[in-house]
Amino acid sequence: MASIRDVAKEAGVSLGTVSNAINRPEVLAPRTLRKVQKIIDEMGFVPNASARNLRAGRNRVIGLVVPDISNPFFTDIAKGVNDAAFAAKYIVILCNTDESTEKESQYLDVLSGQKVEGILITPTRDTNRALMSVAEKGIRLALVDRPALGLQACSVAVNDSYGGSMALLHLQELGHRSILLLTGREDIPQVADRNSGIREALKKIPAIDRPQITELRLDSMSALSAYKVIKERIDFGIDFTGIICGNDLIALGAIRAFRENNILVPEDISVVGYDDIDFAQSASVPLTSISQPAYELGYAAAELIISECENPERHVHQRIEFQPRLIIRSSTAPTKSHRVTLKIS
Amino acid sequence: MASIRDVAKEAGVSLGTVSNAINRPEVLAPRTLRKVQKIIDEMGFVPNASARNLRAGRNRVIGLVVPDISNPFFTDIAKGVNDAAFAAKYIVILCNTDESTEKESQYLDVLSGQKVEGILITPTRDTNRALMSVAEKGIRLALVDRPALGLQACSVAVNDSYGGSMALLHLQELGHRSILLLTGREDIPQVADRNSGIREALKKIPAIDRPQITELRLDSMSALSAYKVIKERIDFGIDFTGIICGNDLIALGAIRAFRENNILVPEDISVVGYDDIDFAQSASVPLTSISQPAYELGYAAAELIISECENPERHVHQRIEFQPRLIIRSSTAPTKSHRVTLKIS
DNA sequence: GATTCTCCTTGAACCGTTTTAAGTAGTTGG
DNA sequence: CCAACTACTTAAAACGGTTCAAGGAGAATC
Repeated sequence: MASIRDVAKEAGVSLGTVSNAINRPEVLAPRTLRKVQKIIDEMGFVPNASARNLRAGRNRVIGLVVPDISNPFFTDIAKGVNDAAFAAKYIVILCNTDESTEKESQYLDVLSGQKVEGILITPTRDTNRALMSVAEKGIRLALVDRPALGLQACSVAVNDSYGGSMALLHLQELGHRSILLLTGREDIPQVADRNSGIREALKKIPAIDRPQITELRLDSMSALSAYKVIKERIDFGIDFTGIICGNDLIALGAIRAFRENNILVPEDISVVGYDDIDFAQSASVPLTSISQPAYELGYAAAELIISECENPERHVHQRIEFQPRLIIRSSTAPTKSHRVTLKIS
Repeated sequence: MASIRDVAKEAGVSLGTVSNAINRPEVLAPRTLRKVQKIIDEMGFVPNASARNLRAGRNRVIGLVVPDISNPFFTDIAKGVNDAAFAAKYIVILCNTDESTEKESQYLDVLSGQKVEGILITPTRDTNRALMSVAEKGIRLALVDRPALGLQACSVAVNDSYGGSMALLHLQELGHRSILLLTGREDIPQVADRNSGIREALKKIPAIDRPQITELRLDSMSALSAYKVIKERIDFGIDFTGIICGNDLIALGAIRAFRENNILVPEDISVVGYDDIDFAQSASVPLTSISQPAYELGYAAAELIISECENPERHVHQRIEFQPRLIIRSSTAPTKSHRVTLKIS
């Protein structure tokens, strides 16, 4: 593959001149510039990014680390990131951690080896030593869907606590008094925040109208995992009239399990999702959900980190917070006497 | 940030020894190795991938170019690619082209500048000069969801022609005689192949039972685009009892438009999707669809290109073909007298 | 004690760029 | 005709690793 030397030889100029033709065309005599560009085109020369990066210490690469790219919420984030990056001539290395802290750490190491200019991450857990060490190494970081707790970093988040409280109040107003929280592990930051929002909202409700909350944690925030858990536990134990799910996939999985057991949503049980993914509206029971602007989240985060890369000295870390919205569809309804019984260990 | 020289100085060895500690630990005396590794850990040293790549000519990076990452079909492919890459210690640069040939070309240029070891691509159109020129530059290529026509490359594909014919025969057997093909642009290879499969299947059907086919092309293979087109054209023109869609998103968008106009699926019109994305089963009307093993497609493609990277001389290009399957759910049913009328220009 | 081996370690070249100081024409002014 | 500019162009030094020929220190052999 052609190098800058080959081009220089072919064009009869020095290697520095070719470099100038590429990076600072204005310093060259128009004739020289034309001549060099012609040869570049003819030879199909593309500068070697590694060499360039090595020398210049910049590479216009950012890393994106997400827990589950199959989840449309993160897909939309990824799309926003990609679009913002493309507009600024950056490229994105996609890292999917499958909600595993170990994979997350490994990817962080790889990214720091790649000397990416910045990392966009939705951490799986609140604390991750690898993340800290990346921050210490001085790699620019931006947190997506998460405020930057204690880290020197920008963050783009959605008010999870408010989102949780909206979901709860919605069901409470519909008359639900026994509600299941079907979420992920408590050490997932978003889960913890929404739960605390729910608890705070609970406190403000007069005791007599206050719903009973039970929590059930899934290992993985996927449709399949929710489906299995509901299937296993249906028909035993405590009664519920409403469920608040950690995300829409969980809601979809739960609804599928209910349907297979002839439990009707929302007649027998109301279900609230989270994220308002595109499919929420096309679902068998169009989902009531808490909408988060995923694409915008990703786009904003990428813009933030890119602006930091372009202008490190003038940059000040900022925290952007979006507000979630409650989207009411058909999966929630006023409660009736029907209750769904699940076995809770 | 620490370099290999800093580590060498700190450990009191030469720079070559540190390099050996990283890349060929077996040549070092155990004591030296331990000493160096200790310093490496202490300093949090991570080798600079650019420098390494520049010298070694390898970087364990592959590019993935897809038309629409929001489409779960491609998300699943991306996940398969990522998993295979991670297992082989490769990383993936994600490029989303929004079905634009121009973006595709730009990304291909960027990737060749990055000197990625291989590119996995689902080309948006059949011919793309940029793709040809990448191939000429000797960058390893693998085609995903597409056979390698004329290109020196591996390919992983699904038998689209067979998929198309299955969709057609399914509707034909249900008694449908007036069918709409709601697809993307004809220059999208998959679209063309499925159409040709449909035409071949048609020929084999006795004239008396042969359905009438009308084709309607969408600019973009998205739910929104399908929704809009159906909304616009509903109630005018030709009658249909069945629709074969270019993918599940299109099917979902169409169904939504129908529902808003009180047209029932499958009672008034049968709809066949394509891809069998996860949501197809949870959709308002669970979708009959042609299932493609997207994750496996991506995984296989990545394995193929990685094996080529690891063993260029022993590699022979291969073509893997998966077979699609017809998944029958509730969006198709035997035809009745009802017909849906759409205006076709 | 000298010689040969073995096992490690070292030094230097090189990968393909960017960058900057220095060099070379050609032009202008005195 | 020389000096002082101006406008380009060039040569060489990085950047941070990998690799390999060559060197050095013990151990084993005679």
